Amino acid sequence: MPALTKRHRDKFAKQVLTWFDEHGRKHLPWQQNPTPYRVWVSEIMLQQTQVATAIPYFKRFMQRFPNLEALATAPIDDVLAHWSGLGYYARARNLHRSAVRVLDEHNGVLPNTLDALQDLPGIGRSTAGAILSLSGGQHQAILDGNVKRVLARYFAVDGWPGKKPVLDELWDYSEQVTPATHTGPFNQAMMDLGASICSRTKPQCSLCPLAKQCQANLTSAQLNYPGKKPKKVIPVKRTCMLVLRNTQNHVLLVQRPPTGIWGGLWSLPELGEVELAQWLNAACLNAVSEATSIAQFRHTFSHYHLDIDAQELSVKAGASNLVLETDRYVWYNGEQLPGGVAAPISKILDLLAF
DNA sequence: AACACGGGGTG
DNA sequence: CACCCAGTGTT
Repeated sequence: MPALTKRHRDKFAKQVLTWFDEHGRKHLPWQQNPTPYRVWVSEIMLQQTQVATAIPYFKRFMQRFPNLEALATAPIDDVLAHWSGLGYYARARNLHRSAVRVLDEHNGVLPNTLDALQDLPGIGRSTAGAILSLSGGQHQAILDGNVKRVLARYFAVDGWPGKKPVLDELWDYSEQVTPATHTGPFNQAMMDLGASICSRTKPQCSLCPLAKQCQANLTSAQLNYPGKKPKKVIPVKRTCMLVLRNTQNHVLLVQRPPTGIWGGLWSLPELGEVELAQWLNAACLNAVSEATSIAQFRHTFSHYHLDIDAQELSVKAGASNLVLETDRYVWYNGEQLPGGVAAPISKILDLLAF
């Protein structure tokens, strides 16, 4: 892998830092009082989420869980409730698990080494580097999607970063250009640059401090970098979700298993392979109205489409209680949700009157 | 409808 | 290591 001269590395950092002084973002919520805990939570939220989306979530999260101990001692349902709508709920479960471990194993203080941080679930190399550099100014490189794009273009790194050799090369460049001083602002600047100027489809190279040395810009090949992920056709699945109303007009919610899709979140009961009548019978419920379809829409995951048909009907409890574990079921009154809900469920619940 | 995003888990 | 998994917003 090419080694850059010290002069080149210094120039790169200086150009980025000068740009940051004038144009970088310095008023994001987690940049005010950037403690390791706050930076950690923000980095996890930002892992698959744009800054604008994450901001209101971050504010609510910090109100409810102002420090690591508050997070570690909170029930997971509470944490998931504050994550509802953000997606990738494993992030919230890992955040909570990590907080418990830090309280347990590190006296409630986040470790300040790359290795110890990476040992915690949900924290990889880039997130660990971000926490240490943004909160404490440690000399640590990062490589999130924005930085990957900037570096892949600047150095004309071919290939999809999902491939190990490509990723290794990008990490090597990131380490080379990351300065030992002002590391936090530099890393923030690289992310800002990638998010704003060096955007995926409409890079504004005329505004970029690195344009004159950027290999992609110099050859007008910006859109060739970074290399694209090989695409696959994804299957379509379908499901029927039930909006079951009891005599008080409350709606039955069920809690999903802790892992897999929407793990630990509250959802509507789904008709699997069985008929409605059979399903109701198994749950000891009697239909007292016809089922009416109240919504049909497609929800897309990374690996399949889910066509959802929501059917509403009124029911009366039969002789015995629900056959399934009672604490995984709740009749929802339209006010306080029992925990987290995924976006499509929230969408259906929003249609209902209570 | 296609695409992007960081990390965990599995074989 | 290579591959699959996971949710939502943007384009």
